[in-house]
Amino acid sequence: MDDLLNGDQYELDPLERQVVAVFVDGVRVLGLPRSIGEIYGLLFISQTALSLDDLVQRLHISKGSASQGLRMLKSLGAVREAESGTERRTYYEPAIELKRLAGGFIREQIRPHLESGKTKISRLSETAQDIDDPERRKFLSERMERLETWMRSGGRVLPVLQKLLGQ
Amino acid sequence: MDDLLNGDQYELDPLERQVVAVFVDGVRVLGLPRSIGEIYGLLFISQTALSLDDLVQRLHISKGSASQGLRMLKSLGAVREAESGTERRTYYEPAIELKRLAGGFIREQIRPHLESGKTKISRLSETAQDIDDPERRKFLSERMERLETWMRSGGRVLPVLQKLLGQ
DNA sequence: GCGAGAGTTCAATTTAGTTTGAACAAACCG
DNA sequence: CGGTTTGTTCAAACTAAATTGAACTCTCGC
Repeated sequence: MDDLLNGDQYELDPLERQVVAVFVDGVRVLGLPRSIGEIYGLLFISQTALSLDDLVQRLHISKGSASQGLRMLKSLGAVREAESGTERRTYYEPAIELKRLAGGFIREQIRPHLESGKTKISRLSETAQDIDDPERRKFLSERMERLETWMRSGGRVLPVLQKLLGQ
Repeated sequence: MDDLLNGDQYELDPLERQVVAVFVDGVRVLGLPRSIGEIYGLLFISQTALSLDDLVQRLHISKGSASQGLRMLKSLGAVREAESGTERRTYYEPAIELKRLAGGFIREQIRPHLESGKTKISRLSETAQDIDDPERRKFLSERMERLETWMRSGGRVLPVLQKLLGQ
């Protein structure tokens, strides 16, 4: 596992470990992979911006994971590249405004599902019109209408959510 | 796979299959297992209440899955037992009010995480007070305060969400 | 142009979480 | 009671998804 004689600067200290654990837990609720939580968590408690290599070494994850994790976090707007002056290597820092985080999550993870759901449902709705048995047809129409109402509610709620989180 | 000569009443027709697929997809977004989506989806488009055995036969899932799935759906308030008159076997029907569904999900899946998160964070917050380096301590205090603010926002948003979905 | 460093990609592996199914319990009934 | 039907439990098997790491590309400095 860990080096027997280390004392190097790379191990996480207990506090860092716990904070990372909180974020790992947090992102699991959102259905995101563990590594995302680890990376964001470490950036969140780091006073300085960190490079991909820092993440690899301190979290003991592979370069592949770190690269993919950072890509997703960037797409969520949860991390940004820091001004690295003359350095070639890029350093990352976390976005810590809840508004931004929630906005990114909604945009990237929720909206797309909501949209594709709407589409599938309206297709189904049409298909349901072609059912022969009138009673069955009526029932299905009602249910499809219900589904469409759900989707509309979802669409209406998201902006409110964003507004509430962005104070 | 399927029986070659079947024509029995148990296979899902194409419309049913598609509706089930929509729900399978829907619950995955929520981080719930596929079988939950299958079961709820089938109940949602069924005109009559269904028994555990109906679900097993029509969805080709095991009794174990059906039993566990129904348990979770009941705990979420997403299905209820139908009045089954003199029958021994119990039949299930879906709750279709979005308010109820969202409420159950929030109560069972979100609140517990939020609560445990709050607890862990306030413990961390205390630990952070004991850091020796004053600059580090200040930084950590700020970040912990930030986390606590997030949690408070979360707590404030949920009731609003429920209210918005319940009309 | 060449070598070294930084980062990406993706097939193979590992892991976490779901599903299965056989054994069990509980309720009913002759 | 003994048998049948209904539903639950849980260890083992399976599967989907995350992670790894080796091969690759790109860019920079010399």
